Amino acid sequence: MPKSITRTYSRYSRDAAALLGALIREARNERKFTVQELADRAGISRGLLQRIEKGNLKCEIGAVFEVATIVGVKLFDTDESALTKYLRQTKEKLALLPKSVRKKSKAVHDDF
Amino acid sequence: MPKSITRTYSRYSRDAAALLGALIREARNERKFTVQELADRAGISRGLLQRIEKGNLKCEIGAVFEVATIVGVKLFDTDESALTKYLRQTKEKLALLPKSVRKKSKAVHDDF
DNA sequence: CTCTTATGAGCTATATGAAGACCATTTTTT
DNA sequence: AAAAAATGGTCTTCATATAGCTCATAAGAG
Repeated sequence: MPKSITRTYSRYSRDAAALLGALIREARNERKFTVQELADRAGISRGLLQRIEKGNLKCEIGAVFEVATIVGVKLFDTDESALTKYLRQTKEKLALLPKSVRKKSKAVHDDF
Repeated sequence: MPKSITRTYSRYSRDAAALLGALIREARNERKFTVQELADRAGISRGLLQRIEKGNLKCEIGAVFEVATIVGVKLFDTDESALTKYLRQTKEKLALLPKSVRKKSKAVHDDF
């Protein structure tokens, strides 16, 4: 990323990532996987998995989701079929909405 | 990412990211935010937000969580207090577990 | 219709996330 | 006790995700 961006994260985001990491670690221990084994299964490095388990926010979401999936940590509290179904519904719903958000151009002042 | 890693993602991971992106877009439209506005609030670029909404798996999880938080998409279907509470419990639980996973050294072969 | 603006896609430069080493510590096995 | 394995750091190298533009299209407002 150019221009050296220093990101700030909300407490909620940090907690969510920390929780997800803790759940992954818990599930990994329950399944008797070592860090190395799980990393291998997920196709990532050991170091990355350790960062994920610590709740590091600067990891790619695909790696995190993949690890979570392997050890059985459910995202969205739904199983796969329900997830797919809900995904389709959501996309259909979006297709019906206006394609772009348009601000009331003049003097509506819904900022109060 | 050195050595040109080509990651493969499970269907569940792809669906989860796609759903999260769709939920974000839906919430953004409901709150009448333009892509640019939400990106500015989250401190990310417009292009990154567009990729997040499309469910791109190669975004950093911090950016995705931050955007989700801003528009009110709840991760883990719990509110902030419940999240924090559960996080503490999970960490306490982990502290009680063995610090390392140890394979039965000989011929257990629970790999199947 | 015209005008305005949001969106989507493509491009480049660069900051940085990830891999793959290494080593120290901790934990479990023998 | 020793040995072996898992974990958790640090460091360097490098592929790439990101920011920050463009431009084209789409779509709402007047």
